[in-house]
Amino acid sequence: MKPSIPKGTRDFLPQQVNRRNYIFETIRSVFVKYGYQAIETPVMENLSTLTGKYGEEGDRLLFKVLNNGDFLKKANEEALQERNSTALISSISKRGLRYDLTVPFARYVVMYQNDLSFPFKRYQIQPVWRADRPQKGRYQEFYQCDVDVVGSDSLSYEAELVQIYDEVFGKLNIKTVTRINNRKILAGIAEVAGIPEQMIDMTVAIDKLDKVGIEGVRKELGERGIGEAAVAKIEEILAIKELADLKAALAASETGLLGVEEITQVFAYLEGYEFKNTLQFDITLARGLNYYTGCIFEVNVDTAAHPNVKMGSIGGGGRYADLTSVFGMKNMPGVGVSFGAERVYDVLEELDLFPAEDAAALKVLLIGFDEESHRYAFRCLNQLRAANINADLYPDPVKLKKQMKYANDRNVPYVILIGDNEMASGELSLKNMGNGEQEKLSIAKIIDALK
RNA sequence: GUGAGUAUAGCUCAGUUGGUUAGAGCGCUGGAUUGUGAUUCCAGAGGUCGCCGGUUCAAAUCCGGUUAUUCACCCCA
Repeated sequence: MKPSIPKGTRDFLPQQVNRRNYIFETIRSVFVKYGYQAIETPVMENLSTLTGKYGEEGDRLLFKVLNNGDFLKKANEEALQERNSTALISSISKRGLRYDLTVPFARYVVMYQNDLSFPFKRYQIQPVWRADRPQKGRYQEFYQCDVDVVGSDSLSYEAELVQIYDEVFGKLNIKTVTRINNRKILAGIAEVAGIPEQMIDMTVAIDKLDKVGIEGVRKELGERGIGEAAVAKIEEILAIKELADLKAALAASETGLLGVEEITQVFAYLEGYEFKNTLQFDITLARGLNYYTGCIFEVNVDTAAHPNVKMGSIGGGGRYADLTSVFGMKNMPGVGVSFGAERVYDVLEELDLFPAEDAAALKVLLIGFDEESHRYAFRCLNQLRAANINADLYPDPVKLKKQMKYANDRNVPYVILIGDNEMASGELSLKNMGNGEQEKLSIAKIIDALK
């Protein structure tokens, strides 16, 4: 059979794993520094935990796990006869693959509320699955790196998360622009434009501003049933750049003013912080997820510094006033952000910013010429490993050329060649694969040299 | 869910208006070189041209269907 993997999934070569670990480690180290703790949740959740949390579109993209056993026996007869998949699902599937890390986290907080101290600061780096059509930079299996704090509505956390973004991308040497907005400001705009019920439609439309331009947004607003007068008002407010001007424009909306105040406070916390990257207020930032209620964030590669990089957002997040109430726990505000590790990988590759392969790789390969020297080499191997040197032995004393080629393919910096002469004298041939130089040294001296 | 492209050797791809035995580069195996890799030279192995059907004297090539995959839209990281 022809080997293959499911669509939207990927295998990783050793070098790719090293590079992905570099990204994860960089992110993790910053999370830990800011006082966040790791948690993990299962790849499968009960389907009831997941359904209805991501909207109609999200339900469609959920991977469902078929029940074990004779699942059709217990299937809903009516739905089965009518070939109604949607109605059938609950009777043949009770589990699904997690779609993101936030909803499982909400469930987790409710289940372990008595064991957690609030504010609870957690990070989580695990894969999630979506049955989306794959395309460039989008997969059906991908990692999310989430960092959230629940149990406090302090705006100092918004400021802290902005700093985490700044620090991580600073360490990765990617120049970024973090944009910040506030859902309350967007609600205020909808109020002032006289369409408070259509705020979601409005935000979905204006979220596309940088992609389709003001013309496209105007069109989409119209298509979503928003009247001309309201569209004109929305456009007028979107043109505002300064918070002070916005305050005046939203004077009629209590919610809108609150949003402006929140943003102002976040900036106040950040006064004096030395940014490595750019932070800017962007009134057009909307973000699709409906559960955000306060500040929202999105990070993009700074196209001024990296003009050739074409990539969507590489991070995003925001505040939610109430995520756990669907699981029966009220008054649990939170705020969190996520890093798009897969996209960060593509950006680092595009910019050639991955560090050189680290010393964790194989340091020396031993080569024996015949059966006897192969056994001798095996004993030398043990000494090297005992001295904590990453060492390996070619498994058979085959033709030297073949063994050398393997060493070359493995990118080993040194090889040790062992034949009759070496065994007689105890002086092994240590060859530097970089410059081809070779010298005879005792195993003790080799260990000193390679340490 | 909607639309477009692609499918030929292990990998990346050529393949003319349809015409004898389908090619290249890389990789692999052996040799030049029986104690030395990455460079060079020589030789060799390796293909049901995604699958099914149709048109034709003749199909990798044209047509229909199907599967896989890529890209874009919707949505999203």
